[in-house]
Amino acid sequence: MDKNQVVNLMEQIAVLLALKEGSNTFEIRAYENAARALGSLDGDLATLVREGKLKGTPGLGSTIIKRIEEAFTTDHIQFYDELVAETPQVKLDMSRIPGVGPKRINTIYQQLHVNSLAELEQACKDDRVAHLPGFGKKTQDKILQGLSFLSQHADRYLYDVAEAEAERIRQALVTQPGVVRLQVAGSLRRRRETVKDIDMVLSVDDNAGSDVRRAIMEFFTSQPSVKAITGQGETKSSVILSSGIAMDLRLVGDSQFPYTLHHFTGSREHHIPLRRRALGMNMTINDYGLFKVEDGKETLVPCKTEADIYQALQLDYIEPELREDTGEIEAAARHALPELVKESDLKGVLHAHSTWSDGKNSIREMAEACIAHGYSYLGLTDHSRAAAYAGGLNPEALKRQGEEIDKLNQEFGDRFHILKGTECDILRDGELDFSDDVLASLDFVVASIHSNFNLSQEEQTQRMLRAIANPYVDIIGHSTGRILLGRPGYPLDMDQVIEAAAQHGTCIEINAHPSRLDLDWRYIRKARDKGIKIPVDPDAHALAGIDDMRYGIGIARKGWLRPQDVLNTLDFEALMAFFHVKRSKK
DNA sequence: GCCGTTTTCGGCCCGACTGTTTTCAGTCG
Repeated sequence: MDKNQVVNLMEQIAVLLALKEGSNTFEIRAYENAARALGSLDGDLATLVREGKLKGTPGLGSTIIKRIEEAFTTDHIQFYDELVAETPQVKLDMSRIPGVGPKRINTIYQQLHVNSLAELEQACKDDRVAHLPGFGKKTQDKILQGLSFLSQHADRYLYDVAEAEAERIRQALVTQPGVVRLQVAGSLRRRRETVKDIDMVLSVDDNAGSDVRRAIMEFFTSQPSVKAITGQGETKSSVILSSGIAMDLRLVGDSQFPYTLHHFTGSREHHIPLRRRALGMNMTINDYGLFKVEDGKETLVPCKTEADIYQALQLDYIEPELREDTGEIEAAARHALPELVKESDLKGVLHAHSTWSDGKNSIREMAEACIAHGYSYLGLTDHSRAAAYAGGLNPEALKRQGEEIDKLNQEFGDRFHILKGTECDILRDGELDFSDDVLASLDFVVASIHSNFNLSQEEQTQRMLRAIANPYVDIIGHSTGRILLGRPGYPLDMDQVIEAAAQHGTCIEINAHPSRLDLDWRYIRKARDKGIKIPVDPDAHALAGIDDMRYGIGIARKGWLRPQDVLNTLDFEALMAFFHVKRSKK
């Protein structure tokens, strides 16, 4: 069993414990903490166990270390198996209903003996749920609503979908009289690849009256994209938007804005150690303020911005993307946070398609769109012949494409450069779809897996390692092949992949398509720390695809990347030199 | 279940909202 599988088991144990009657909430938290602590340790599980690295890691005590070692040696955790055996599936299903937590799940299960969500729905319709202790008509209706919502939507949304919805609402709200500050918060602000809901924080003048606040909330809940109102008050309103995403708007006086924004930006995992730090400095944080505690009395520490809050805690400002409790607080205390890459640092585009394969636009159109975006080069990478479904090119077609590129380059002169490239299929055995001499005729090569997703992890990893070791492969495309909310990636030992890429000087891209965002940000920092250059690539199949670069930048920032870590922040000459150096090592 | 430069026991981040009650439990972020 590898580390990720154990991390997964720890998370599962936390969920199962929460559904067990009479379990200790702090025990649940202990397993959640352990999952994150283990996940952020470097190295594979065998090494960690062998070298005794687990002991002394904060969050891993003697019991949990025993369980991790048990998983390593016997390939299962008996405690987990027992929990699974005693937890009815319907309890797990119910935990996905909004507003229904462990306590209510247990009440429903004990008293109504339902065995499926369908039976729960029937119980609601029979008016049996409303008569349970602590329940009522409204709770029952809410459960019914939740069940219907669950059946219609997966419970998460892609970043770009949520961002577009949020932006529409933001632009409307910002025009309203009385609005002082307005900002997206939550996981959307932290640029998570998928989000569950949208949080927004709005401030009005501290002296603004009830009428102003009510008018803003009224305006919000009457927006055309609001499909249903699930709550409306002067400080908080909740709605369901037309796409199905839930959205909360919080309204505060402007002096409270930074504290509230910070609170609702999260993450919960970031806040826990931050609050512990505050307590250690005789301060306490909540969504209304940062308070100095002296002789049992609380005095507000005045902050105009989030940066002031961090400063009061003797920390450098922590960008929202980094607030995931992966070491950002310690780094902020040491003044060691990275200066994060920005979209404006990007000099060019490195993975794009044209009508030569499955793109919608010609090379010229793609190039001109890049120029319009302010980029100075385009690395064109149409598919190779094995990708027949995508109109992949054979060596002959690739040569003719090169001639067209030569002509365009002559026309553009120094103003813009098109690189000859390919997105070459990695075949089943790890061999590339083009021979070395064909690859050598190109400026650079992206290699990707597009077939045989169902190999074993061992086979898939070996296949990838072989491609990484090919001296003509400059960049691995969408390395895990995942489609967010669509399909998981093929099984791959990413630690080995990163190790090999570092050894061979092969880049691993961040595929910026909002359905991919692959490499995952959780691995990016590891890759960076091994010295791997990471291009942010749009994998554009049409002009509009070039805009996706900004999603990739969001993920790059989440992965702690600085401008110098991102390959396509290099200018054209430096980029060509980089590719040249790699090949000359052959 | 984890943790400790006051502690090896008794804490563990904190407050709002909702719906249920009539002072509070459950859920959420």
